[in-house]
Amino acid sequence: MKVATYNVNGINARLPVLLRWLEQTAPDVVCLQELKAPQEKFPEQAILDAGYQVVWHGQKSWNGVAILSRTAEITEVKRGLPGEPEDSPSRYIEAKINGVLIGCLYLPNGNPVPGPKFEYKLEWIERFKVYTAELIASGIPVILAGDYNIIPTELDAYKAERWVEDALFRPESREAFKALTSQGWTDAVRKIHPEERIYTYWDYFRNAYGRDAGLRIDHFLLSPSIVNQLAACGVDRDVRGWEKTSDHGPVWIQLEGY
DNA sequence: ATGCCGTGGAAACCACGA
Repeated sequence: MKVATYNVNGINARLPVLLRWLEQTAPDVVCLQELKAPQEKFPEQAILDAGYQVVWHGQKSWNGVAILSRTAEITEVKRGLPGEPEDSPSRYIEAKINGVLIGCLYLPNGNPVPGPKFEYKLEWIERFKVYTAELIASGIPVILAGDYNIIPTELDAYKAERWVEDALFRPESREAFKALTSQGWTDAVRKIHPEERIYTYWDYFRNAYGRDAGLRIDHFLLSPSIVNQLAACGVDRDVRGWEKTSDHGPVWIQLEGY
């Protein structure tokens, strides 16, 4: 089973690129973030026509997450994190596919620091950590995929020294990512490529993609009950070079035995 | 070192992203 995550930066603006990538790479499961579309403006028919079942959690203007499944039936489990108010931004959706629980998240950016947005990021992370501890304790196979808006280490940023005051690289954010791995989650890309420079995001500005001035902020965390099935991973970075593309590239993992 | 670009939505600019 091949599982991908892709921050599309606007599902409707990105539809041609998304459909082309789906056709070329045919992932079995896809987690999408930053739909930037209300529930009723999600391009459901185009996704169905591409051969995918889909569940989504939309929102007017901002945020929004979706999970697509090509081969296996998809069953939505929840939308939003436990303990979140009903009208919270659409940043989490979860579904069961092929016996695996797939959590798709869009963690708050948190800039500028300090300020209410950074406070919100830290609050969101705390709620997330309480829930991820429950997931680990449950013992079921879980994949938490999405845009974490966290640069885990200096290896994950072009010129990390420029990011020390940024919400993506602040000690609180990095420690939160460490705390998740301490719970038992495994950073899939780092398990396979412990020391490589791998980026998943390149700014639209300053020819960042051309200079490979990127960040690694889109991640897969795997529960102990599925981590041994991890066989391969990668970033479809050529997609970042396409016309009318997102500032993120799709990231994927391959799991054996599913 | 910086929203210089991209998107959506409202309004002919602004909020937001990372």
